[in-house]
Amino acid sequence: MLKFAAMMTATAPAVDTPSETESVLLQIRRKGARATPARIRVLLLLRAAPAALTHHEIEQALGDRMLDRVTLYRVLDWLVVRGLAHRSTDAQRAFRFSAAAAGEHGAHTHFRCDDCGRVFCLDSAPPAAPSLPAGFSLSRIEFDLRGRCAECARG
Amino acid sequence: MLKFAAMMTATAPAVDTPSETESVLLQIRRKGARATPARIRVLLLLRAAPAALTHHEIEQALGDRMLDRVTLYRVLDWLVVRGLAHRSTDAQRAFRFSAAAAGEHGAHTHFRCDDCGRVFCLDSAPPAAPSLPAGFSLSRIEFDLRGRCAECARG
DNA sequence: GTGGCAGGTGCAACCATGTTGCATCTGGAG
DNA sequence: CTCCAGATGCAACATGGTTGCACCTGCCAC
Repeated sequence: MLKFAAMMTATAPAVDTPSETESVLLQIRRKGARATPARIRVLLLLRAAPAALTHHEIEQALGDRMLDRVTLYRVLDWLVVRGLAHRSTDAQRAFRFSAAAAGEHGAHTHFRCDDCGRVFCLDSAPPAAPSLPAGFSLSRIEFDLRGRCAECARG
Repeated sequence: MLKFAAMMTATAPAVDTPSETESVLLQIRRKGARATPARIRVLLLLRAAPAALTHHEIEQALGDRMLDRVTLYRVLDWLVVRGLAHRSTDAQRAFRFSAAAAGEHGAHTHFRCDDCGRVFCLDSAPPAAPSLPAGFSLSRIEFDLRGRCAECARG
């Protein structure tokens, strides 16, 4: 599959404009935590990414000056716990991370490519939930479309 | 979480009535493969299960006379490839397996319990897909509801 | 500014889940 | 009953994620 570095330069050449960095820094501080380079860089990456990324893709994208594997996991965990990022599992049973939208979307429509495994967030809202068996309580809805993304279909 | 052995006795005391066994045996033979005890036992289990099971839960349910770990993986793979079972990944990034319905459902509504991780197949059909970005092709739709199952909500 | 320390980072070892290679065994066709 | 393609079991490996612990550093108080 396409390296994320390539995706980034193709779709978002300026990842850390001052305003973006500042916004991210504030977002982190507001959670009452230290704004470390690791958190800032990772969150900037996620916000600039066109799709949910795996741990590995993030490592790639950080290039040189790579974070420790474990630190990256911990940063991602932290982001998820604080609600700044979302985590889901892909078909290859690996976690994928994406930045949480400012407003936040309780429900979600995704497209997952069966070929490259990437996950794309679609705009359209999923439909209302059907009725559940007795005793079940609903907290979230996920609407997943599967198939091939434009890139893999072309190749 | 609830052990599958308990689930089974609670909900389906007679797992392998002659007719069920025969039906399963036929299903396997029709795929042009050998009807081995491993395949028969696993498929019977899946058909009797009220929810999608992990590899581990299936091992538990087989109790004594347990299959080799690898054999179980291979049996499950085989069932999936032949279309007799479905495979999905749960929130704990493990695979879950369920018997394919006789008629087969191309699209699917699931309920996943955030507590115990179990997956329940709901009857209601998911809604139609929204429009996709250019170049994307759709092969399957998954409608996932998250929350707590009746059992975990009660506990 | 600068000191101190809660909180963040890096390293090494570990765990869970799934896969591969290969020798041995067996269902079922003939 | 015999035979062998196909199924099984074992051991080793791969991948993705987690834990424990010593060391480092933002950032607040001063």
